[in-house]
Amino acid sequence: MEKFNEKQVQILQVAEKLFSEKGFDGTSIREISKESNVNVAMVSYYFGSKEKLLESLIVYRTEDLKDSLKDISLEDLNPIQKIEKFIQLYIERINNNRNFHQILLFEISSKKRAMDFESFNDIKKANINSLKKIIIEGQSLNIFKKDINIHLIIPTILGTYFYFQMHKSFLGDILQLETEEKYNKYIKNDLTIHIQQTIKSLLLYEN
Amino acid sequence: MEKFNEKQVQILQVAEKLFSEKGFDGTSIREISKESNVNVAMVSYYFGSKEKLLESLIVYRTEDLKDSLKDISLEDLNPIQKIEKFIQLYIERINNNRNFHQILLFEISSKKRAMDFESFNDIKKANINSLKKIIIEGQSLNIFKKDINIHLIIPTILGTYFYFQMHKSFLGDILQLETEEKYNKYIKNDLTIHIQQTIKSLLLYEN
DNA sequence: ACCAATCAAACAAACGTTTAATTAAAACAA
DNA sequence: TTGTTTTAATTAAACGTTTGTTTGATTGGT
Repeated sequence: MEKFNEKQVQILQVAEKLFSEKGFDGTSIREISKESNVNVAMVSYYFGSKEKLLESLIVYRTEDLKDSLKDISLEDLNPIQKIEKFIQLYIERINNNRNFHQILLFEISSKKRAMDFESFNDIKKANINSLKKIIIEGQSLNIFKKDINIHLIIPTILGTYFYFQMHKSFLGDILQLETEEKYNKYIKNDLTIHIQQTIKSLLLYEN
Repeated sequence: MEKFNEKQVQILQVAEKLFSEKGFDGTSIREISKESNVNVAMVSYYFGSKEKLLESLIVYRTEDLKDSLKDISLEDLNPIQKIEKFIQLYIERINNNRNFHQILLFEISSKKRAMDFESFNDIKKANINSLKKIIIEGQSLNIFKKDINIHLIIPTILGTYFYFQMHKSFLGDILQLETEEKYNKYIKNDLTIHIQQTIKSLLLYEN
């Protein structure tokens, strides 16, 4: 589905970067147009308004994420392996779209604009269901504990990730992650393992 | 020790509320002055500029938080109880200043303004040290695991809390927390217990 | 009479958006 | 192919608001 042309995508990508760095209200259309080498009027011409540009960005990025996490529950893995894979894929995917999710996080908790996150909530609910299936399977095999509040599992998984991202400079400092590369490697390895370990500890009877 | 008079505090409190709801750039001085029943010029008169108002807010709130978490490591509790208390106090304190911490979270991860978070990083480091002491004690008693990355414990504790806060409407919906009171009770009880349980599972050999 | 507090008004700058003119591209007719 | 017409893309300039801030006059307590 090719909804946005080349120039539109160019604008959307620059807008995404600037919105994530400075916030929606902290970014001007003139900044966006300048950095994407386009006349100021083009944003209104293509998207109608600044707010509709943000809506278009959400549509644009939601297209990518629509196919929810591949249903791991059907794969030939034991529940522990499924949990590990679920977390790894989930973190990886959000990390690949970190700028967009940073914007979303702000907009979701903001009272400034009333945006529509319906399609996004659907994706989230699908992911919760995917996780729920895995946990129920593990419980029926007497591997996982019975008294699990599944709705607090995902806040722990994603919360740990987002907190880490948002305190990049502080944590990168005390963990001595001098380069961008080292930082990303840390997320892919150490942080992901930490989150997997945390959730497994919480679910398993013993470890 | 900077002192703020009655009117200044009034402005600071309104600013805090609005900044947390709409962001710094999404809030105008006229909104602040209107809601705090003072003339527009008073903000510049008292604080110098909008940005200095934010700096004053940080100073004002940091005064409260300066005395870091009461050193739990000295109390007559076993390491498990100390961890539980540490988490409970930490969450409680941040929850009591949730609006301010919401602002901080955005400013820390923003490239818009270069603010000074030195005094804040000091508080964070003091809290990390407090936690470190407890963990080391638990390890020396062979209750806690040895391979713990302490710098990822706090991201899990606070990340879970912040994620929960920022997805208030989504989670409040599926958890059926219709009123503000139910929501706050859930944080004080269920969420705090979940985080305690999570960290204990991670630290303990068995549970 | 002094000084801080308060106010309406004015200020320039920046904002999102629109206009109207121009250029480039595509479609069409010969 | 040609030249002509239509449509889309691009531009500089201007628009009306809102922004943060300053001014200068006025108040009110000491």
